[in-house]
Amino acid sequence: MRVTYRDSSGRTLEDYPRPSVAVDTAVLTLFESRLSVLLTLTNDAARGGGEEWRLPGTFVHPGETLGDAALRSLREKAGLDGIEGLAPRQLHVFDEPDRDDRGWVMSVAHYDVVPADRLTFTDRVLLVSVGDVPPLKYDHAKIIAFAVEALRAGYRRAPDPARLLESTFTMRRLRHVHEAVLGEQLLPDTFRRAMLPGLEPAGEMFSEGRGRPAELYRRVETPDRDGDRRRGE
Amino acid sequence: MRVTYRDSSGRTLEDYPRPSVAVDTAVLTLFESRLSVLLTLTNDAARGGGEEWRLPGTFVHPGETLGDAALRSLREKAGLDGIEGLAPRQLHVFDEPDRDDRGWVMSVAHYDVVPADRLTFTDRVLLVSVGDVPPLKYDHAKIIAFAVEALRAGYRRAPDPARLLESTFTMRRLRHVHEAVLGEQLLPDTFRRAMLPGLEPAGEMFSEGRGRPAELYRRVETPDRDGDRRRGE
DNA sequence: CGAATAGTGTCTGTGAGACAATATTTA
DNA sequence: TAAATATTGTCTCACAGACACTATTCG
Repeated sequence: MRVTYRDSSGRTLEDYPRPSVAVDTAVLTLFESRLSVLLTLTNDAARGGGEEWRLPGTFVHPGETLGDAALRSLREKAGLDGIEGLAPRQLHVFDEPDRDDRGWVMSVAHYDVVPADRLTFTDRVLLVSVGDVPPLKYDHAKIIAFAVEALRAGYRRAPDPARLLESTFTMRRLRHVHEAVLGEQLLPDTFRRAMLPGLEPAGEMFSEGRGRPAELYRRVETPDRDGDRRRGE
Repeated sequence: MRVTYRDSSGRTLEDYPRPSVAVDTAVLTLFESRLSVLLTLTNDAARGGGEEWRLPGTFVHPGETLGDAALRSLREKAGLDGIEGLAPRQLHVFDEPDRDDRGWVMSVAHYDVVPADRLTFTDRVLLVSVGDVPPLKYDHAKIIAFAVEALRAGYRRAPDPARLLESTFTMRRLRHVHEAVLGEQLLPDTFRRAMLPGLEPAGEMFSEGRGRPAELYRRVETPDRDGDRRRGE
């Protein structure tokens, strides 16, 4: 039998003031060769204010982890239904007591990465290049900056850590993905030599239009250094 | 006049279940040339259970930031009164719904670094080498591992980012601090050349016992890369 | 063949690691 | 002078950047 906890004053945890805890998630993807982020329309805007955009978010429910809540918000607010491999990662807790005029609300910022072809678009969802983000509610512009920096750190060290590509790919495709994520051009030969230690040949060739066919590669599985450090549990 | 927020169902934020939010802080220091962490005795132990240690922590109060709460817990639980320069940094939110048997409690892990000579010891406080931590409550062993890794990352890149040393110091003292933090020996000449770009000569010499006197150095202020990335606001 | 793409050879500069030499002080 | 510590010289190795060359395919 479970007994309700009481502290030395005989009070339970619920007798003390508690904040509301929200999660907000920057979903990054490649769209038209640009690193882009998914935004949703605020409810406020639906109620008559001007158009206002934000990251998908929600309040955490009892029995749910922050990651669960982030996934739920992506399903409910951003139409990311049935997408496998989503695993939102924590970035930072925004905790200024007066950051939300509805009351005491903390937000745990997350980010995740998903190939654009798995997204479905509605009129309440917008994909914009991270270099061209409109004014957003709350600290959401800051969250995007954190997410982009975390993602880029991974792509500077290893081939496609967020798995934007299929299981096999040519060096050219891999380079194009890295160029889009990093927002800069890369030298083919230098890039090749930097990435080879994290790749293994798939044993097949791939030809696309003119030119010599390219070898197909596969990521060498490195449970570590996968984008960025895993934070256990 | 401030109006209480009500959502589309006419409910306020307080009408929904909310978690208790705690902070727990790993205070790291150098003690007897070892990277050490400060532990406190649990209240449970005071009530008769066996001795049990934990990181200092507390619940967040209204109107307070997480950093404020962490500082308060260090004052109240660990006797770190009137220590300047404390600025706990967020590490991770531990959010498993059943991690605390008192109820729904999230913990935002923090860490901070402080020179050992500013600590005062009581019989409810213990300083142990991070390689020799006893079993702890909750996820606190994991928090220490995160904190140590974050600190070491800083010390691999820059001279004494946590400012364990006074404003000026010799290369030898700096190296000893880095060796203690990293837990490994460093070659004097290689270390010197790695750190010089982040230092400037203070213009004075320092002599200690035999041997040629050493130049005193000062950290070059680099608001960036200061231990680890600052997370705005 | 010429254009286009894939992949390799190789030169150069930079920097870490390591060892040795020089410099300056005290016992 | 010998020992101890500080500082610099320099050799080697590895690797990133850059450019040029070879290889393979299509039109």
